[in-house]
Amino acid sequence: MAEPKRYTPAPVSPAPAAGGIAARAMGQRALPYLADLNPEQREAVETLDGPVLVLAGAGTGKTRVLTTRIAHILNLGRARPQEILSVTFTNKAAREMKERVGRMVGSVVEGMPWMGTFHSIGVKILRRHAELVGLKSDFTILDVDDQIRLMKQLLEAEKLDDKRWPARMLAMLIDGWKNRGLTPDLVPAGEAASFANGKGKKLYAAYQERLKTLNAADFGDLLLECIRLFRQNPDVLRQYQQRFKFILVDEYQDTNVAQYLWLRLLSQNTQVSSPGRAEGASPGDPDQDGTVPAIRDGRDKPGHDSLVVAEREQKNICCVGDDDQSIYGWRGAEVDNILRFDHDFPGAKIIKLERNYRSTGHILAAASHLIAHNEGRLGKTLRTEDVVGEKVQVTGAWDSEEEARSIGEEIEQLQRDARDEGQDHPLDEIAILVRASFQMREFEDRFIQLGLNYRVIGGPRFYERAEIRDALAYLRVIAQPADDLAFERIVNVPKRGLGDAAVQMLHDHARKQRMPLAAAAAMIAATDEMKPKPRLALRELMGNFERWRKQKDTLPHAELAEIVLDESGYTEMWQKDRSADAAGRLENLKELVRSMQEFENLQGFLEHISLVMDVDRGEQEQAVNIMTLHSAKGLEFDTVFLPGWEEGLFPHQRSLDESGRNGLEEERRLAHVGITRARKRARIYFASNRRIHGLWSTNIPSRFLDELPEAHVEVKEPAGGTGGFGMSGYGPSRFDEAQSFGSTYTTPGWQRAQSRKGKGGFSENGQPRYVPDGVFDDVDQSGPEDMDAARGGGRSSSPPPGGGRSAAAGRREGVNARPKPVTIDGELIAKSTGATALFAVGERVFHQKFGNGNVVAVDGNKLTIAFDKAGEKRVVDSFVERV
DNA sequence: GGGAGGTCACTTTTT
DNA sequence: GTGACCTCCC
Repeated sequence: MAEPKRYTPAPVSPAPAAGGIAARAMGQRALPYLADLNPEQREAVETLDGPVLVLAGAGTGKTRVLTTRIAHILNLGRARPQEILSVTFTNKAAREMKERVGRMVGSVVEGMPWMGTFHSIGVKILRRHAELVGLKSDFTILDVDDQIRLMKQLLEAEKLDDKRWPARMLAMLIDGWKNRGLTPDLVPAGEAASFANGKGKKLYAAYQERLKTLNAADFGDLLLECIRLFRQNPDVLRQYQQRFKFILVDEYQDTNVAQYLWLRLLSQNTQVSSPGRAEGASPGDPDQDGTVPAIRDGRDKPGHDSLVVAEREQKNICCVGDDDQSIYGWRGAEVDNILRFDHDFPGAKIIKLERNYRSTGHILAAASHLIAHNEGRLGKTLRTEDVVGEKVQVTGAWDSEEEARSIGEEIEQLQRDARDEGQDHPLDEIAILVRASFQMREFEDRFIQLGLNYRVIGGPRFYERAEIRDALAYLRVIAQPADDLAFERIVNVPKRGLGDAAVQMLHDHARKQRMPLAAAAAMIAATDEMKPKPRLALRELMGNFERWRKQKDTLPHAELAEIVLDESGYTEMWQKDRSADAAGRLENLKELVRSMQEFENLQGFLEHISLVMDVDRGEQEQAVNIMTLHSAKGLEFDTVFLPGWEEGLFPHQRSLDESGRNGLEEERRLAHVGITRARKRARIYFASNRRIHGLWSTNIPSRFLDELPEAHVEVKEPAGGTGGFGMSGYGPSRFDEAQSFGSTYTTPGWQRAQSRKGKGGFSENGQPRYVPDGVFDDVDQSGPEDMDAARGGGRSSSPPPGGGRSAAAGRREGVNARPKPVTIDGELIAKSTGATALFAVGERVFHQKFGNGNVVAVDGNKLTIAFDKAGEKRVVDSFVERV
């Protein structure tokens, strides 16, 4: 890496360091971009020195502040483009930032290599110093799928029952540790014990070791290994600290501990001291020596205060975020990071942006009142100068179908109204934000019926589709012959007769010879170890790979991809497939090849996709947006529909069960995010009955509805029209009856919803049999027991009392006990070309399958042996032993 | 080795 | 209701 060179301060053309100050002195008056900012925004842009936290509520111009700040820094000459580190979470945000900065400063933005996601910047740093953390600079980045497969292998090696200790669980555990900045040696003993009787830590260490052999890193490593690199190499860290004159962080409330540590390392000025004391001589520092007692996470909680040495010069770090929009706690985000920013970065200036430029008065008021119910927050009060606008509507529907139906009608109504006024309510400006993705289907069904255009945002991502992953695996094997995971994925896809047994043989051999699977496969293919059928198949495959690898250098990579898909039989496999989605998959493959053309080479393409798991497919047509609340963060729409506000679904039961009050508060923040997406109209729905996992369940309205301020809310009847089956479709008597045994439901929400409606459409325990066409089958409702009986053939039911699942787990054990114990022979250092011959011509040997024989020829690791019974065969030396 | 049938679980999601 | 995954049997 030619990195050091690039550190030499090259003379900057227009504004060298001194000129920057001059420019600042005179620049104050005529900076047009500052004029458009409100005073708080302006302060956030102009406070360049020292740590700054910008608490930016929803719609207060957060991105604007960030981008203007960058432009300002550049304009004043306070730093050169390559001296600004600007991190975001998503690629989308990074792209957007680049675009907006570009609009302000022009092509200068192209000279900002350190603008990107945490992960992309992490990789960039890691590739430059890969050797220092035990990787090669061309390491592969594994995704979740690869991770899990790798862990499966490790669990198998440990002979752990994968039913009891699923790889998925281990992956989550390790991921969690990595999020918290914990390397294997730092994992607290207590936690490590929780998995597989204390093997958790060992497995984590083994996993890391495997990654190194595979020359691979997972997403967590991109940051964690960076941290390790910095801690163990203060000189490297110092290079970066000196380089980054300004650090900007977007969505700070979403950072996890690892990201926090990473930022803190970079944002300090370290004196070069003894190695291993990267962060200076602070006693409580959890360094690689791991001497800190009671570490709960990689963050140095114990000695935290002593760590932040006041004298130490603090970098110019500016974090922008909103504690009220922290909704990713479940994947490791630490709201704490933002809540104690001034603690972590002493002397920090905190600037609140509270002027909202997005929503009308009622909407903002509703959102603000709701979020005020949270205790763990820094507290902001959003205000707007916009009109009061429409009140937030709350509508109760009988069931989720009615909910979808009335939302569909309201959308049509909105469009009619707009048309009457000679305007247009673009479908793009309408969003339906759901808590859980299963809710989406009902809307899709309904909109298809109505012929209403919609798009689902955030469905299965392009690169996660099986066919794409398969295709990529082929390309990975070509580009990276050591990529075992990719090889394993496609060795028998399409089916070519290389099943478990064959793969097992390859594995054994690879392990014995300490070589990548593909190399082992090539070797075995050249021998007679396998039965003729798989042998031929393997030979063909390996021959193909050899050829493709040669073509890699001569053909454009997109063309190569086409050839590979064709010649491997992969395309054919889907062409023959009769399932409904086969055509779509072929279409996706075409799209993949097309998208490859945008990249310079195969390497570049593979790098891109491992980091950027999305593909921009320009959609022109207007459509209603359906997405989860989570994926709506950062977006805004004129009209927002928020269905499914019921206890159990929103707030989600699981969130409450698992994280208690914190869980509830995060759900509430999610609700707040939902409402604040709306510019002009926010419409909330709840359905009394909803089918979840195939069973009907009856729900009470969400407690969040009670937390909305009455003055800003209007309670509505569901839009009628179709079939006249609204809230009034059944008489009060039935409601009373239901109520009589729904006595446990006395929550405020329930009561209020009831009184407001006068004739609420929900029976709590009543379990009416509901037949889809809107007719009630008024069955006996004498009690739950009878209900269960009545349920028999009916479609409506509640979960069986006892939980009903008879778990017959544990009946299986001992997964594939392999026949021969694998002895890893220390001397067997067969490198890929393996020149060390272990046998000599004439030696008498024994082979499991072919019996005894004499070596007649030696060719590296391959032996030709004249077997007494089986005749002359070519075999690999590790399969035979001397007699 | 591969297809057919049974069992289980099932919030949110980026990189 | 449904998809993913596992097991069994040919």
